[in-house]
Amino acid sequence: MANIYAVAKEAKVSVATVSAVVNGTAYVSPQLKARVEAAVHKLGYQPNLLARSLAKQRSHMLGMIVPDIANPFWPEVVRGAEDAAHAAGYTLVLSNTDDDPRKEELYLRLFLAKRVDGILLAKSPGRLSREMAALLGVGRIPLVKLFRARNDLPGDAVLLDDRQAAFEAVSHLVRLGYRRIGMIMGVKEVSTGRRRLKGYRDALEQAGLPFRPELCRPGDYRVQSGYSGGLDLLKLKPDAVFISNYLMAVGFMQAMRQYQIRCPQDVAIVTCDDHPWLDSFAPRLTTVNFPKYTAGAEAARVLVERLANRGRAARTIELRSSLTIRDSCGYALQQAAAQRA
Amino acid sequence: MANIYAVAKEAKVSVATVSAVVNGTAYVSPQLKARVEAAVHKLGYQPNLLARSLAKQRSHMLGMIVPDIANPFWPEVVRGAEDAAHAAGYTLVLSNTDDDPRKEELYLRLFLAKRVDGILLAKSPGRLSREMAALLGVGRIPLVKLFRARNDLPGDAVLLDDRQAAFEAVSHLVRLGYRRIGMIMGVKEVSTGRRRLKGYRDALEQAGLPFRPELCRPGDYRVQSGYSGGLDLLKLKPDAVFISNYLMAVGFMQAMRQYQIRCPQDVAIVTCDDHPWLDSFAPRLTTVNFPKYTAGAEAARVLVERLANRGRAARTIELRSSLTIRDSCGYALQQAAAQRA
DNA sequence: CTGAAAGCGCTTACAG
DNA sequence: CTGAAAGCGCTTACAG
Repeated sequence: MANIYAVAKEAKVSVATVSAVVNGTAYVSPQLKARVEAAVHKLGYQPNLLARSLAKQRSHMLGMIVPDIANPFWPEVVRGAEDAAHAAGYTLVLSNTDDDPRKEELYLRLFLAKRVDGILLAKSPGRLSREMAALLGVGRIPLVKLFRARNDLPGDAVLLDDRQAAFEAVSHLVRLGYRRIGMIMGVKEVSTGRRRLKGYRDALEQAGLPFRPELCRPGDYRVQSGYSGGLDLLKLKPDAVFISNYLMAVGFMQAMRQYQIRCPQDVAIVTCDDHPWLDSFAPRLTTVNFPKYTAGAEAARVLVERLANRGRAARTIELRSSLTIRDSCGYALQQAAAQRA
Repeated sequence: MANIYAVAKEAKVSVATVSAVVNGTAYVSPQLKARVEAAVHKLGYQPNLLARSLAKQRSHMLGMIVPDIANPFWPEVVRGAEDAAHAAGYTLVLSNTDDDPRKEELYLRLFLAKRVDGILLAKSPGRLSREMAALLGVGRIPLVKLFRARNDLPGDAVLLDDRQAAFEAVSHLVRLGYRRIGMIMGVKEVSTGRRRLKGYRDALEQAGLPFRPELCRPGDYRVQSGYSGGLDLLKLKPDAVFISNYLMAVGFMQAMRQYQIRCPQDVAIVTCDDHPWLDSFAPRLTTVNFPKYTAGAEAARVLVERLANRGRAARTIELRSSLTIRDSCGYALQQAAAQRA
């Protein structure tokens, strides 16, 4: 592929002039400009971004770390981040950690080696190794925390209103008259999981309901944990359950199916994460709807702004969720009953 | 961040020696090696991959183009590709085209400028511009076609058995006794769409059933087209429908809901794409299950092999689908009826 | 076995 | 306004 020297030769100018017209970075007389443009076109010249990055010491790449793109929570987040990144002239490089700190470490190291300009991090459980923390600090590479906040990680953050979301979900169940409300928890080692648990407890407390630890089952945001948690929890006869994400709800439904327990007639459910297809299948899930696309886009924007202005104080943005009421909470059922009465 | 010169200075050797030990590319005496390693550790040296790529003329990046990562068909494909790419020492850069040829052109150009070593392409409708075709040809940059094949695009391909998949799905419906079978088609300008339509027609023909064009509604793999197609199609009273992907099935279900038509009692459905959550919600969808993760991984592997061996003749790999029978096709219903009889 | 030096393809002060 | 040259951080023949 033609390089800048070939273009300069063809146009009979210096490479500085070619660079100036290609980047519009300095005035070039119309005649020279025309000659350069003709040469660029003739040779099909595409500036080598690798070389440019090396020279400018900016790669215009952003690294993004998520647990698993195949978990349907993440694609929209990633899409939002990608659109915003591209709009700002950045390319996004994605990695999946499966919430494994070793993979995370590996990919962070790779990002550093590739000299990404900044990082979007949905942190896996646990703290960074001292070494990685030092590397990140030394390079002064901006990092924005995505959903999963940590006090030991400095910098900007865009979060969900996890506590509030869980609080509203559970309060909704309380309002519908359920008294024995269980929970399939999120990853406890991570802020989203802890905050959702807090919301659950706060809602119970406000309703004057006791907190029963045995009704709270651990989960890891995957199908299997929702299933096994459901198998255990359902034996304890809850009348409603709040589930921390969609995939665990899927597993929980498998458990209900196995026990031949109906939703919402026997056990009501409210879930986190909304999806376009939830309206089309029964039971139609009542959910707490997080603005996923917006969150990803916002995170990328915050990172890009940070790149432009390193001095500014760190920001934390918290995005609001909204309750989408459908059938699985039993609301429609109660309405129908009221109607008949 | 420390560079190779700083390390060389610290270890009192030349940069060639540092390079040799960092890359294990030549024998270095134990003493020098130890000194270099100590210096690397002390300075926290991370080789700059940008510079390495420039020097070696290989970026170790793979570009991947998909329509939309937020369409649940793609995340698993991407995850497969990413895992395989990383395993082979490559980094994947992803772009979403929304099946818009202009975005596709834009991103391809970006990939070329970034000097990716190869491209995984789920082609948007239509042919490449002459210019892009020339660029791709000139750079001799390997490209593997993902699912969407085109004769005017040379190179390796990994495909789904679209025709066979559709054939089996529709034959299954025929076997269950349906005679007025409709279809929500995929994107016709793309091979997957055409091949699935072919499978549908072949199945009808083999069953001696007439092909009725009015029962085939266009679709674009998005929810909305399944919905509006469903609204139209259902007026024609089909007894069963084959739908080309999951998102359109979601839209189709919305249309059924609106008309208060039940599935499978009134209209049976078989769909393309399986998902982990389909077991948990009603109607439980009977689907043609494509090996998505494997397909992505396979495509990345084919591309990496091509990079290692440019001479070899182009390969086309076709992956087999399998029918997953659940409730939406009415099979269970018929079984129950037979039981009673 | 080890090092000096050229080259990868850009950008950018600095002269003129 | 334009160009010669150094620099970004690597790799890799080529001497010795």
